[in-house]
Parts: sequence; structure tokens; C-alpha cells
Amino acid sequence: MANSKIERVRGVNDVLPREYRAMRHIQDTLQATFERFGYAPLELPVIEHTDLYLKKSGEEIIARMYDFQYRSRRLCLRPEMTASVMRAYIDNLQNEPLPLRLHYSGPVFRYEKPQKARYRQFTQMGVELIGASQALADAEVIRLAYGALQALGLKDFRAVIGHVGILSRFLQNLKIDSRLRSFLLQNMEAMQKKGSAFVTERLRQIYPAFEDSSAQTMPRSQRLTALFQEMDEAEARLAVLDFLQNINIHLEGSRDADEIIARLLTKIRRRDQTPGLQSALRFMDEISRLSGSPAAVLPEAEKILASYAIDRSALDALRELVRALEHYGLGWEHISLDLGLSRGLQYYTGTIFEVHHGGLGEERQLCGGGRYDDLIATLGGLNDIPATGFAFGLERLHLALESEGGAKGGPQPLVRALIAAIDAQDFPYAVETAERLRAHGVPVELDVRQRSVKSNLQYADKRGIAFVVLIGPTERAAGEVVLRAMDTRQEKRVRAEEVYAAMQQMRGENDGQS
RNA sequence: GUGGCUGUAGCUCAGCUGGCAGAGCGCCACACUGUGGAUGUGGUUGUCGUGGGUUCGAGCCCCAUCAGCCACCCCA
Repeated sequence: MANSKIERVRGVNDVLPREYRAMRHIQDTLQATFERFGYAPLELPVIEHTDLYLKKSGEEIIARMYDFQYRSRRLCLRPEMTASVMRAYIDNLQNEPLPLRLHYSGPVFRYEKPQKARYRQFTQMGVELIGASQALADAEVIRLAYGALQALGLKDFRAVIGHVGILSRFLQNLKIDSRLRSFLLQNMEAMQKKGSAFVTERLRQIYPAFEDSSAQTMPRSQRLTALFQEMDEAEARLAVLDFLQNINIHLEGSRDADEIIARLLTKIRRRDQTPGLQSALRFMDEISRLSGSPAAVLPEAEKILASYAIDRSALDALRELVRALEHYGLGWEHISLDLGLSRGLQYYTGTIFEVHHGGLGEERQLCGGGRYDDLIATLGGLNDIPATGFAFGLERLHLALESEGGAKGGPQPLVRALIAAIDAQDFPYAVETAERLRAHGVPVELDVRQRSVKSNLQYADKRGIAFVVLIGPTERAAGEVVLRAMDTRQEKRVRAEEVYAAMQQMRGENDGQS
């Protein structure tokens, strides 16, 4: 009593019975949907080696991991499921015939600043479809997400489909180095929402050498570096050495001379990124404006790609996906294309998609996913295996359902009957009756507090318990019990062996009346 | 990580310019010693989020800290 209260850890939640039921219902519904498409369940550990996420997850996620050193191992609480599932696939399932369909559900952890619909521990439930690179696979997975939302009865949701391949192919051609490439991929959405100037400003922060297009002419000071671009490796090295000697820096004999020169050279040559970056930013600006129905987006995208003369395989894949979705009969009132879409996880290589909900706000998606064709190889898989998948945020689904009034009525009361002995002597008889009903599968609660009949009825009423069985000396003597239906106040004296049957009968009558 | 609002009974909240910590709901009991939802009566619960400071005196003012929410950021 005098002890101070111990608080719940920040950003995590207790799931109390009422909410638990609702969450359970959501999980059961999703699971049933997933199983109907042939996805098999698996459960995975909550802790993993941190390395699993360092390669391909993306800086934002990595920065927010629960990452710790324990007995000389570097471990973390998983921040998402896909990498874990792929790790498990590589560990245990590489002999399985492909394609392999898996679904999962479990807690993940991110050290974020908590607020509504954003917690440090939350539950992801999703699927992975391993071993199919076709658009048909992406379509199945999107269809599945869509179907799950419908099965839950949600109405006010909107799926947005994009494709990271369009931009990444473009950046590949420009030979932009990987750090800047992932920066640009990550900032596609910022480009769309905040505009080109915003992204340019951000870019300068990580790459100060960047000149934007306003500085058209090359200043004298840059001619030297431009010159370096034209030299081959050996020539450039000599030039650097010579330059350093001329300003009285002597590296000969220094152990790291080679390395220092190489590093200087890369730095100097970085400038070379500027024209590429400028072109990339322009391209992003144009492409990120394309969103809406396929009929509106695809022809425009075609024009832009043609004007930059880039390969259209990504766009073709997208078109194929659109066609496949139409085969599934998914209407475009809930789905749209958005070529400015980008995602926090870096492993996506193709189709990406998100699902938003009106009750949660634009920035809180219910679901996110996409295609990640390189992840298995990156994580050490035997073969280069393509895959696609998504994850729902269970807590967000719950909030979305609530915002649509879907949680109405509330969960059914667990207990169907309350058995109360009127006198202490009747207690054994009450226990016997309780056990009899339980054997029939009826959830039964026993009055263990020896309360008055009145209190018991009040309690049953508040708890929503449908039947009360009263047992007193008179009943016991006659081998009977009093069975009372709470809703109709109807009461019957029946033989103890027949309580269950009588209960069924009374329930039938009540249903008939209503 | 940045900025803002909030924190008083189990719950929702009131509490004036700094002067005895309150209401409603809930819970328990009784009215009614074997019959519920109404009503009445009584009872019950507080380190005023935590720690420090100012003051004769702090729920109220100041500082710090923790937590919840909101906007950024980002994600499911």
C-alpha cells in the first residue's frame, strides 16, 4: 500500500479482456482469409541478431531499433517481420517447393515517440509469397489485403500502389552512388508532398557539394575537378600526388598513401554526381506528380519515360499488375496508383503499396508491403529468389474498426450462467450442477462469495450473464434447481439432470419471441 | 529527435487571486434475512504523476523529470 505504483513502460499497452476479444476477432478473420489462399502459419522469435536488419532495412528503421549488446552478442527486438521470415526461410525452408506462401502474426518493436496509433510495441500480421516474380503474385497479395479489409467489414479504406523500380532503374543508369541513390528513393514521397526545393535542401545536408540547377555555368574552381573525371585511374592518381607535392604535402613512404589518394579521388569525383542528381530530381518531380486511376497515370508515365529514354519494364510490370487486379474484380474506387509512393524499408525492388484509412489520418497506414526480389540473396539464401508480401498493423485495424463504429455491440459475455447456493449447505450441490453444465460446454460461473440472491442477480445482470441457477434447501431436497432467464425474468424449477436441456429450451423460446 | 497541450478517487472531471481535497459514475452494504435493472440511505478509495524550489502556508507559482495526447519526422 505504501509502495509506489509501478508504471507501464512507455509506448507499450496492456490488452484488457474487451480489447483482447476485439483483437482476437481481427486476427481470426485475417487468418481465415490468409488460409483460404493457401498461406501457412509460422511463428518466429522476437529477438534476432541485429545484423539481420542492418543491410537492407533503411536508416529510419535501424535508428529506431531496440538494439543491445548481451554477453558479447549484438541482438535486437525485431522491428518488422519480413526480414525475420526470410531468415527463417533460409534457415529451414529452402527445400520447400516454390512458390511458398506463409502468414504470421506477432509483436514488433520500434523505439519511436509514442502517440495514438503509434506504439513502441505493436502487432504485425501479414503474408509473404516467396518464389514468384510475376505481377500475378503482387496482385494476389494485394487482393488478399483487400479481401482481409472487406472481411473485417471496413469501408473507409484506400489502397495506393506504386513502383520503386521506375526510379531505381533510372538512378542506376545515371550511376549515382548507392548512398545518394537510397536517399533519393527514400525521398520520393517527400518530393511529392513537400516539393523539389525541400528535397534539394535535404540533399545538401548529406551532400554539400550539390549544386542545383540555378547555378548553370561551371565556375573556374570546378574545372579542376571536372578534369579529374576525364582521367583514367592511374593518371588521376599521379595527378593527385603531383598536386599534393606542389602544395608541399608529401605522402611517399607513408603507409596509407594509396588509401589516402584513393579516398581523395573519390571525394573529388563525387562532384560528378551533380548533373546526375539534377536530372534525377527533375525526373522525380515529374513522376511523383502522377497519381490517380490507371487510365490517368499510365499514359502520362509512358510519356515521361519515353522523354528520358528509359527502359519501361517497370511500367510494363505495373500495367500487368493493374490488369491482374481487374481480373480479381477489385474496383478502382478503393485503389489508386501513385508513382510518388516510397517506403521506409529499403529492400523493396518493385511494386509497393499501402493502405490508408479515413479514421486514422493520412500518415497512419493500416498496411504496407511490396516486392523485395533481392532480400533473400542479400541475407545469404542459396538462390536468388523473388518475393512479395505485406503486413497489417493490428492495433491500427482495431482503431479503424472502432472509428467506423464496427466495435458496436461489444464482445459477447464469456459466462452464460451463474450458479448460486442460497445456503452454505447447498454449496456441494451447486458445484455439482456447475460441473454438469460445464460438461455440456456451457461457461459457468459459481458464486464463491456466498452473496445474497439479490446481489447475485444484480451481478449477473451487470455482467450480462444470461441464466442464473439458484439452489436452496428446498431444491436440494427435491433434487431440483431454479433456472432463471435474466432477459425474460422467466423462472422454472427443473430436475438437476435436466438443467442443460431446460436452458436450451428457454433460450429457444426467447429467440422465438423476439 | 523538434515543438505544443494535459496529468486531482477505480473511471470522467470540478477545484476561484495560494488558505481544511470535492462531485458524478462505479464498487460494497442496508431499506428487502430466497429474486435483478428504479429509488433512497450509508460506506469505500487520494503519496493532487514524481522530485526539488518559492512561501507562514502549494493541487494552484517556479524548475526538473516521467507519462498520455497533438503537430512535425517517420512508420504498421
